[in-house]
Amino acid sequence: MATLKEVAALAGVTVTTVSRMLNKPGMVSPATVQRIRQAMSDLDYRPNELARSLSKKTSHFIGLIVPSARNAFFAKVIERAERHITANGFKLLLCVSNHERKKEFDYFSMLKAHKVAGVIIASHTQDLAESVSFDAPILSIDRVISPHISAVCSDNLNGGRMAAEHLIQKGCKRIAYLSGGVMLRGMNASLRQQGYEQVIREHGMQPLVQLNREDRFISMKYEDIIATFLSAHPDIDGAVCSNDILAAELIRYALGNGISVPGQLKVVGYDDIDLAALYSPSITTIHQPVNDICRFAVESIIHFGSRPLPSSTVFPVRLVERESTG
Amino acid sequence: MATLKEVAALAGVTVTTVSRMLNKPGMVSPATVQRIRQAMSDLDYRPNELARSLSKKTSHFIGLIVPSARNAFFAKVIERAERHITANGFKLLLCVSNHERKKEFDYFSMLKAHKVAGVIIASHTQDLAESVSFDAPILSIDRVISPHISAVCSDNLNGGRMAAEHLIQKGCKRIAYLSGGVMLRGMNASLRQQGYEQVIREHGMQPLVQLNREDRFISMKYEDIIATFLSAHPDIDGAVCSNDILAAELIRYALGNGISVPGQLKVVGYDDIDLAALYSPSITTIHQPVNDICRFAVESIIHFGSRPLPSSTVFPVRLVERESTG
DNA sequence: TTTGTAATGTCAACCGCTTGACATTTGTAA
DNA sequence: TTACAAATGTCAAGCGGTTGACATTACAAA
Repeated sequence: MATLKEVAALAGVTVTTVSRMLNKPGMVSPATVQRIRQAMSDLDYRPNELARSLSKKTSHFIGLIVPSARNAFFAKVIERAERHITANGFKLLLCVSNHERKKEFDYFSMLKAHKVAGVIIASHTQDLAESVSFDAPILSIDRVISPHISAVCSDNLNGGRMAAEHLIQKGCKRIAYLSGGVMLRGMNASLRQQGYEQVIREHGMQPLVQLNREDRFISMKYEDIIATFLSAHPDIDGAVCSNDILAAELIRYALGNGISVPGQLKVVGYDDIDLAALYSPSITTIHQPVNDICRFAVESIIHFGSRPLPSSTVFPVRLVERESTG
Repeated sequence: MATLKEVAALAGVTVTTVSRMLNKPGMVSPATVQRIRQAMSDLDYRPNELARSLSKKTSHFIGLIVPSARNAFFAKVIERAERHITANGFKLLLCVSNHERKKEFDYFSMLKAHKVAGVIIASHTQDLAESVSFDAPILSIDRVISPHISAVCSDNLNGGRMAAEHLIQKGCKRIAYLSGGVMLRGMNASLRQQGYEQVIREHGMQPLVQLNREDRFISMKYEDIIATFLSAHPDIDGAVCSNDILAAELIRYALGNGISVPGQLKVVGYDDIDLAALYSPSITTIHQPVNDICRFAVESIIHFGSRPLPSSTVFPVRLVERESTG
């Protein structure tokens, strides 16, 4: 591959001029720019990004750490983050932590070694913040992991409220809250639960909560818990689930056991992943503004330095009504 | 961040020695290695990967180009690829092309500028091969895009055959094939169709195929096509779908229109994405060996140079029987 | 003509690490 | 002792671009 030097030689200018054209817009005359452009295309030149980054001491990489790439919610996060990263001329370095703390640390170290412009973390390690020194900005999405790390989330409290209110409005008398994993979602998902509890209490009812120790991202893992829970509480006619997969599992279990949905049991999911619309019956859910969250996180990193990082940013959610609460 | 030089100074050796320790295992005495290790950890040192790659003229990046990150099949590809890439000390540079040819080209150019060790492409541009010059290996997964590009696929012909055979064995008399997009899957998905047709003909039946111009990755997009097709062919009692989402849509439509599944209509999907097990009824499908494919692709890149690249590699598929054909 | 300014050129150091060539030191086997 | 090998050191160029400091050139305005 051609180098800057060769381009300069072919265009009859010096490397300095070529470099200036690349880095200081407006400093080089249009005529010269034209000549250099020609030389570049003749040689099929692309600046070596490694050299460039080395020299500038910062790359155009943005690291994204997610616990899973396969889970639909995070897949959406990846999709959106990639879109905004690329749209701004940056590149995505994807890291899948699988919830392993060690992996998260290793990824951080790796990202540091690559002089990334910033990192977006959608994984959960609480103590990461304290132990990692990083000159680049770190953004946490969907959960608050440290007072020192800027968080960008959706309005979980309200999401929980909306879900519960919707079920009440639909006539449910006994509404449960099923969570797919307290540990994982950390402080934020518990806000959803709080929202649910607030509303239930405001209507003079008793909250009924079933928490699972850890999130089981992939399908078919909640079945046993659901079975136990439903048989212990046969009077439930409404359920708020902390994610859509859990909701789907619940519906699946109900249908398989002679409980009609939404007839006897109405279900609200959370996240609004593609599955929610596709399921039969389609699932009413709380739509997370993944796109807004990702755009904000990416742009915060890109404009870091000229703009301060807010310690936390919250985007609104909305309820999408579908068949499961019809 | 500390540099090699500082580490060397602290350890009382020269940069050459430190570099040797890093790059030529066994060349430095254990005692010295120990001293250097100590210095490194004292300084919290991590070699600057950019400098390293620049010097070596190759990075440890592997580019992965997928059309979508959100589609469950590709999400699985991403997950598996990432796993094998990281397990080997490489890093994933994720590129989402959204089926846009220009983006694919741009990504290639970008990857080249980063001196990636290789690229795995799960996207479809046929002419990419001819127009891109690349010194690093390129692996195409799940489709053959050029005789010059090594392809690693699953046994699509057999997959199509197995699906059709399964339905016949279950007693279906009129079996259709629904495809989610000819263009996209290219030569390989049409192999699935061929497999289906072979089996149908071998049993003295007539193939009935419904193709869609383009893949609609995200849910809820096939509905109109399905409606038209099913009402034009009310006698269908079995369907082979070219992907699980299409299968889910079909089931959803059938259930919503008084057609029982699997009672009146048996459905086989393709890919075995998580959704297949989660759906109600769960979906019988052809399991794609995504893990094997990804592992092979990644290792081919990593060992490129010492091992030749096969022009094509095919892994077997298997049928996973679930409720939709019960 | 003088002067100012925009456009380039010249030179060279620097980013942090790698590596080849060759010299030196030290321990060990002959 | 001698000699060889292993372990390090020394030196310096190179990877490809960036950038600051200054010098030069050319053209336009005063």
